[in-house]
Amino acid sequence: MEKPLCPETTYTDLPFDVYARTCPSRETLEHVTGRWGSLTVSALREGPCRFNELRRRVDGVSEKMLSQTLHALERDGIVSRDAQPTNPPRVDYELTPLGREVADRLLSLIHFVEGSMPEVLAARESYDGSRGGR
Amino acid sequence: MEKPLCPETTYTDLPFDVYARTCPSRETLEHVTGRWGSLTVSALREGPCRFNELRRRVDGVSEKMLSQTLHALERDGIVSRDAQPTNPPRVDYELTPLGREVADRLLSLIHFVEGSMPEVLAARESYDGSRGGR
DNA sequence: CAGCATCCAAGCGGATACTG
DNA sequence: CAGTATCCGCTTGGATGCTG
Repeated sequence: MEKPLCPETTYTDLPFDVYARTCPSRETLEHVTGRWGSLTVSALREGPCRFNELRRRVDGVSEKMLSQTLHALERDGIVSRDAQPTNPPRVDYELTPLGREVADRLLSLIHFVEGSMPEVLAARESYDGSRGGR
Repeated sequence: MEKPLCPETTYTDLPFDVYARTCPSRETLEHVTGRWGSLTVSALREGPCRFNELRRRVDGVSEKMLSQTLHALERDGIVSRDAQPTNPPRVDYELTPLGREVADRLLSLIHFVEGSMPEVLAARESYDGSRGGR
């Protein structure tokens, strides 16, 4: 590792172009791995889904966050949006081919972590135990 | 997908046991994919590393955040800590076998996203272009 | 149904100062 | 060197109300 890893700038006030020259992939990575991003991408890996159905699949997400998450993912080319101008409106979201590849790698990580929970929980007990009440 | 995906509780005030029954892997996943977690795990995939060296490798991380991140990862059994009681103190951090497996899957995702940046950037231009200045 | 706009509490995360 | 403790601004993200 020659050059240091770099952080993203979601919380900084760097102009976007400065940031983009620095570490452009961080932002997309965060959209995907973020709190709601990972759940949304996972849910969409099951197939296309409408907005409110997605809200139900991604338990606990607020309208605002789901909307925000979907916009970010759509902008990054991970998710595509198909809006029918009917009444009532119907909008379907689905993963793009790129999104599907991202989802597969993400799910591989998620499933591995889920499968490792017994080890993780054991590690936690050991960690917490070896220092009384911390 | 039968049961809905569930969110974690880093930002909520649920008692831990309530959360644990709900979706225990979320927390660990966030430690790994989080802002500094992913960079820290990536850096450690290169080999063992001391605290301040890690700070340099993970560019932009504050002492507080690195410390916090390492504690969380250590508690989850992703990272191991080896402290020599010398003077000056020397502490080496390294990935556990579990951590290495997690890191490989995480890096697979990261590298894929990085390699896809041209497509992502193109998608962004297209998205931004199709709606004037947004 | 599918969203946007606004308000506001909570806690993330940086800066600083201090310890062993 | 390897951290911990404290302060505090700013972002995150939930709740509410409104639109087409």
